[in-house]
Amino acid sequence: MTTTKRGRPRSFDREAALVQATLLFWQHGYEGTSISDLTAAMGISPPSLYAAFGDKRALFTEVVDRYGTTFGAFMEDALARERDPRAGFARMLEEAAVSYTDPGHPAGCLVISAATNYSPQTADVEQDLRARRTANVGSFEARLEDARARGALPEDADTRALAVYFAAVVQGMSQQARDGASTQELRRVARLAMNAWPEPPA
Amino acid sequence: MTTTKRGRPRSFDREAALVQATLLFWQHGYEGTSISDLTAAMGISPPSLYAAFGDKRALFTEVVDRYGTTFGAFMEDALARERDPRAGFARMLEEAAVSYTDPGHPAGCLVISAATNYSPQTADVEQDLRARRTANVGSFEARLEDARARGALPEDADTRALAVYFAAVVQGMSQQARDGASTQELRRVARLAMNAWPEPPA
DNA sequence: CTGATTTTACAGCGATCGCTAAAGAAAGTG
DNA sequence: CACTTTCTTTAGCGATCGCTGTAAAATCAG
Repeated sequence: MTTTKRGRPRSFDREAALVQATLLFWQHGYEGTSISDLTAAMGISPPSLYAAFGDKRALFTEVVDRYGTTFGAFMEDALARERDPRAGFARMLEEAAVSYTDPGHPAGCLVISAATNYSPQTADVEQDLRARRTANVGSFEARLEDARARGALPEDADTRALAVYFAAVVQGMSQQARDGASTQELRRVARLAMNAWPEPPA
Repeated sequence: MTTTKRGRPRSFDREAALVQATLLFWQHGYEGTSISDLTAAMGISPPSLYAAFGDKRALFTEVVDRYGTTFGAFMEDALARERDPRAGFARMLEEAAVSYTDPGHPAGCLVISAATNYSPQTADVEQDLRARRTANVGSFEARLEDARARGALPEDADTRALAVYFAAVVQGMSQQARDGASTQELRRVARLAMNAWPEPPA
């Protein structure tokens, strides 16, 4: 069943096509990327796209999911791999500065910028990305709560405010990157941002 | 010439129509707002809109210009009216927290969020708002340079990095507001953000 | 009043949107 | 070979996009 290969084989590389779709959505957003743009970049015709990926919405979801496990994976990785919570957030911001300005792909973060302007009929796409960002804030807060429980943050530290703050800084860095900020500028922003981290309870 | 009033008078309030257009563009962005949406909210027909405002692009420009002198005026006001530069930036962030979550209008900042996803044919609109944001960063930097010259910042303060940092924080706060953050949360973010301000040269 | 001027509502332009029916082309199966 | 399955291309669907031609309606000047 799973490996039966009957019928005419697909004549294009599905993964390569997905990468092209990712680059387009990343740069121009969901509504700013048309099926015509996608098929041109993928080198296929509309029916092939629909047969391989469903519809535009399903393709976008697949793109975003793949983005989270590749380009966007540095976030949770940085928080998880650094033992010291403060070092984890610092590393996350540093890596954001590098990733958001990588000339190998569009600037900024796809999840942050790909669906900010929603017309009524694409409100669900906007809501999807919003949920991912909200989950990210929650992830920050959980990590900060964990840090406090382990004594890496003062007992009275405002973990909720810190979580929203770090999310805002990351989103702001993404926007700045799209507006043309350099890697160096964003690295310095990342270091400035870490001044908000409270002193440990001594 | 200027006050000649010949012909049929306009049957709608141009200012009120402009406010309606502002609210729509603010919430749904440039591309997410159609002429049909606009005429419905304004209570007029397409020819009336085109006669009064030119085309969609001109209407949007007028909306953004008006936004800058009303809703968005708190930024330069805060920097200009506080004598102490640090107090000026702190006040700007505090007022952003309030304005971006004001239930009387859409969340966040129109200049920041109304044209982030640009399809090729609207790249000029995107570029227009981008220029306004870049000018804002430059304004921050000028104010910081002024602060350093007057001894309110250390001689070795990185004014460029601070300017990009504050711009990123403001943009992040706008995004967080659109994602549902509360006024209180953003106020606490504003206070945390001020920790990046360098100590005065003693 | 008549005539000139401007705005109005109605209808629809060409272009593009996301998407798909139809039929031919390329593979495996017998 | 014939048959089934799947992908391909061609062509175009209905809907919406920004925008406008046309003519009636409403005000002015004389």
